Amino acid sequence: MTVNLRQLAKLLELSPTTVSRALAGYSDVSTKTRNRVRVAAKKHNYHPSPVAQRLQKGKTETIGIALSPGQNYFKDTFFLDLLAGISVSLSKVGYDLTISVAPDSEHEIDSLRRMVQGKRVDGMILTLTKASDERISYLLDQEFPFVLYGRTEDKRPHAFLDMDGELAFKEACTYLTELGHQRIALINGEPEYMFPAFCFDGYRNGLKSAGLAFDAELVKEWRHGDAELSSYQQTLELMQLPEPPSAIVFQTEAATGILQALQQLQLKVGADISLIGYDDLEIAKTNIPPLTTMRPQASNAGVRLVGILMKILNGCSAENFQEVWQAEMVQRNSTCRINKN
Amino acid sequence: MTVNLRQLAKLLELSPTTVSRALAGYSDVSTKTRNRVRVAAKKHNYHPSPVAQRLQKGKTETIGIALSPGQNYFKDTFFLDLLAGISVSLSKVGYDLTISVAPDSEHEIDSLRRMVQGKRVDGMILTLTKASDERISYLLDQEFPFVLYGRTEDKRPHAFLDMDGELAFKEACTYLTELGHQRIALINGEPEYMFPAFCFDGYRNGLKSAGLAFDAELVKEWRHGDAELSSYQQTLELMQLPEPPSAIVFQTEAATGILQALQQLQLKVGADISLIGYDDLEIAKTNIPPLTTMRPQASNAGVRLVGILMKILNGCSAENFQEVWQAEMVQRNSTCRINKN
DNA sequence: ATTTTTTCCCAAAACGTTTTGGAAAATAAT
DNA sequence: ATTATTTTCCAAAACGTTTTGGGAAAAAAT
Repeated sequence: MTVNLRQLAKLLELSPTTVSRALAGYSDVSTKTRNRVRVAAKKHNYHPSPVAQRLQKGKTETIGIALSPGQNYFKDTFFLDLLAGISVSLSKVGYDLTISVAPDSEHEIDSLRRMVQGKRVDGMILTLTKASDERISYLLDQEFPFVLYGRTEDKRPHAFLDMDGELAFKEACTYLTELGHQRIALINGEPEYMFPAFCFDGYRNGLKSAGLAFDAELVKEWRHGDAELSSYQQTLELMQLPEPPSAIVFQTEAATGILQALQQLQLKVGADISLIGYDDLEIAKTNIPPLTTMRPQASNAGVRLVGILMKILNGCSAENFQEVWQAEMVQRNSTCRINKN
Repeated sequence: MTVNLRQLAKLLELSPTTVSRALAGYSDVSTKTRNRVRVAAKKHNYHPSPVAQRLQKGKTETIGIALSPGQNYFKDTFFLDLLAGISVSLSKVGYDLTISVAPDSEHEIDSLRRMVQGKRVDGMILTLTKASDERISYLLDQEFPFVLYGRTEDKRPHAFLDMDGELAFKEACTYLTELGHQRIALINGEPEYMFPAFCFDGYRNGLKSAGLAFDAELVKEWRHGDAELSSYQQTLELMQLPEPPSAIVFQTEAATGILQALQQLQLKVGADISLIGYDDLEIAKTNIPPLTTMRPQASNAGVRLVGILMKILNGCSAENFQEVWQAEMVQRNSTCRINKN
């Protein structure tokens, strides 16, 4: 059924070379035959075999993402918006996206290795980066093209795009202090990951520049993949302190747990307690009251990641692409001036 | 750096043929040289190029999933568990998974065509099937191997694995009637999709076999991608009826909206109103009170889908694989005997 | 009427495997 | 010592492209 180059060439009484070059638009084939070839190609529904092209060109026109299911990547709808941005913009440049989910985090590096040394992909996108991340050092060692969504401590030149978590949490704290809040709690992710570490810094700086003392009692950390339950318990603990917080900042991922704890304690969000989440997930928009959040541009980021990776694959050097984007604050009804009793 | 077959053969002073066959474990190479080859392959870190293998074998050892972002696939954590099951079990058999997200649902068929006629994948997995689904008729026309997660109305032989939504909703209704409920509402997905249609049937049959009349007022449908907001409004509408329901059955995807509406109305879940959701999503477990649900086995289903597809790729005929799995009821605290006033 | 240039086309090699169809060498049977 | 059989290996073809390095014909310049 499907016709290949040789067969098409025979039909046209031309050489495969000429047909190939005609379709590729080279100028050394006359416009007349070029058109003839194009018409015939369309008529016979000819499409060059991607596999054969890959072998010949030495490029797979495929990029990869390696995931670990234990990390609950998929519960984070931000990541999924990101994935949509990546996939759509990849298909626009004719690339495929292959995703590999490692059975567990120990095998994460194996599945990366499989992609890289099997030359199954031309480049990789990595997310959920750690401060010290063996995947990143592996890719750097191999000089394999990649771009990070997030940052890492490895100082060798590499490309990344990250949100400014530090600034976001600083701004959130500043905003809250301007509303009069003095006791602001942080419910954070694991500091092993890069992003929560930045969030913590921002939180601390925000308090500091408002002249507030740092109180370790007001900082909680949940473990990855356990945001919901931990944050529920941690919120209860926070509110049982002798001097409970009047505001909480957190990653919106953990919102459900926090909201449930507050509900159980009969505390009114946006009145008794103020909340600011990072990531403008669905729940933030639909919760009653809707939550004030810091909003990153997820699918834009996906598009940009692909843009960066394409440039790197075209020979641009990776250290030219190190971008930190700002999240914008979306003010809704979960924040209010402090209620002086 | 990376050594290829020819180079490895030269190092061993053997022909590429022999090296290839040694590595593949053929018996027409002596155990002695087979071992010699294996040692050398390990030593020089030789891995056959997947691309070259694909060209030669005519198989890509890749399977594909085509998605449409507008459909909010990714908000459904069930689908994501499914994806994890698929990916992990695919990697066990050495296959890659490529996912393509179409820019919108009009282009869904294009991205499918791209995979199929480009021979980018050996088989496809389709989800979110419609009663009349052009993707499915395309694949059947092309005689391209695929397996559905879900069902469709096309009668031509094909493989599918689906959950028995009809039975699940029937059981849910039966259970509720046994608890004394007489007014049971259904908040459903769009009946254009196959699954909600089955759910509706089950709901209707469940009422019927309990001797309850069907009341169209008690059935609501939200649009795909809008579960949260619609179900919120629809719950409010339901409860404002002259005779409001004492129980609601629904897809857990819509739980957030329903719960918020009930909370706003100051109705106690598990006391004033009973809820049963289909899909045991995170929210069902962590909500207070935790929700009674019908639980399908997501990642098992993913594993099985891959198993089925592999058999089809090995020549088994697709009509042998038509499976409908039961969901199990998980009783928690969102259901109670009806409160007679 | 030559020579030079331009236009248009193509044969062959290459990408890295696997499979096919023997052939040589070693072993067994006569 | 032959012949038959088994063991072990390999050359060549094939998978479907693109690129390289010309070469013949046509057009332009002399």
